[in-house]
Amino acid sequence: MKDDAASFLPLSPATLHILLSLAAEDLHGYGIMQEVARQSEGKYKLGPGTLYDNLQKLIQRKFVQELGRRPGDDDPRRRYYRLTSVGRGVLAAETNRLAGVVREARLRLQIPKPRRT
Amino acid sequence: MKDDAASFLPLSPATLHILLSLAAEDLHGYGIMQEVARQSEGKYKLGPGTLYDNLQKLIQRKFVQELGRRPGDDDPRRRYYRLTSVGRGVLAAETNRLAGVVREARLRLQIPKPRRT
DNA sequence: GACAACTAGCTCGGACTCCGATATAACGGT
DNA sequence: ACCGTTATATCGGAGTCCGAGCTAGTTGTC
Repeated sequence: MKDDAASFLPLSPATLHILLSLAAEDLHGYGIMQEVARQSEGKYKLGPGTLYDNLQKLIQRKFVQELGRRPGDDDPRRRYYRLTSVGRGVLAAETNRLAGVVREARLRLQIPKPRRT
Repeated sequence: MKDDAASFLPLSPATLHILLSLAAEDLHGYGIMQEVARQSEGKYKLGPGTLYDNLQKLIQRKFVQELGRRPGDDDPRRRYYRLTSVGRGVLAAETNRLAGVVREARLRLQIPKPRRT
């Protein structure tokens, strides 16, 4: 019954990018926004509404855990978030699913079947 | 003032799958539902609400054109849809974007950076 | 010290999207 | 004639997106 990672797919673009930004390192909310913007070369920006809606949902589903204040950090406002192993599994499953979609799309865009007019 | 394909990205999973199903061949609404289910091995099913909401939006944006009744078809109820060249461009742009996301995700899931505890 | 710009967290409400239940009806097989 | 499937379409509740706006700490400059 551990295979329910697939039941949460597909992920919305916002959810996917948040999980992806946390895959490399723990980040605080503002850092997630910056990282998502950086990853997409500034083309896709998360607003705070989208971010906190999603974070709440992700914490509830145990894909992400809140770490709170991190010792050795000089800014006391920062609250850090970390991807759980469940979240990692969901991200991996979604990555595989998307790889299939990309493969399929490339096939179809390159070699379109003849069509009737 | 060119309508830039990139400004519509990212696509929602539903929109992406509809465009993808139409990339290979013209389909009618019900056929799109079946094709999306087939592509995802039954894991992702479109309801009629999602389908027609999206179709309406896609036609409005000129990503898809309605063909109506197709001559030589025996079922008069069927109304066919076709991907336009604009839609093809959007799908190609989204495919490239997703390929980058997949690449990034694979890197980060395999080689996670060390983290502070 | 005063000030501005930036960093950081968070809420709110309107707009938008998802999605199944439901309606209607033509089709194919028995 | 009947039933299951194919097919289009609408509706409304639930859920999601997303920027405006708020508060406040940090950093740099004059």
